Amino acid sequence: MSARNHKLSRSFYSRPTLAVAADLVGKFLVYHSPTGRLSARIVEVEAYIGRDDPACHAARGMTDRNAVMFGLPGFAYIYFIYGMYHCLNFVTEPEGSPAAVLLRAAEPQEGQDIMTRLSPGKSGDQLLNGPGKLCRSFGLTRDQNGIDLTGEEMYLEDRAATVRHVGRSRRIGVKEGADRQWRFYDKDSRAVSRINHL
DNA sequence: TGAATGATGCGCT
DNA sequence: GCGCATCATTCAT
Repeated sequence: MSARNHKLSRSFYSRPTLAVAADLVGKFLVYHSPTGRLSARIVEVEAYIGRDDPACHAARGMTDRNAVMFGLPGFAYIYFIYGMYHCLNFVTEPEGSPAAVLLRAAEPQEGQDIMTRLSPGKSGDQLLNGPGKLCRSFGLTRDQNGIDLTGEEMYLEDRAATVRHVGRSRRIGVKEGADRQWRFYDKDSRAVSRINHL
């Protein structure tokens, strides 16, 4: 592994969730899917932090669904929502401290042909500009829930790509806890899910 | 350009 | 039953 292509370690995810979320903008997601290697540059994320965050799935205790969030950091938490979509999260903070960062949007890099096959009619910046679309274009379902992000199947990379301006706003689609400015995004990317969101 | 809405299934009260 | 960390489509402004 070169210094310029560095896989993020468990210690990266083990930190406070807001720090992890801010640092994730500009990092690269790599997934060795059954049909080929996919990668994308992260441009939008949201933090969901523990029992005191009413919008966090862990707010009302551990269940079968959210158990991964209560475990070690650096694992993928994937859930099913609205009867037809999935959302991908990265578990943060030490074991027993349930928190995660939701991956909301990214810019396609490798494997765009595969992504288009999974999301017919979409291409370029339209493939990954939303949490549901991102999982669809990557072929991610609950079958991939609990993947260790320090392994080989799926991981994040720091490729030393620069992000000029990281914007911050309220989270999208949440009712309770909407006042918290826990969404981070690349102001210069055209792949963010919403451009003007307070 | 933004608001409203239907699709669709699962987890929780 | 109800609500949901969504999306595409439709309709209004």
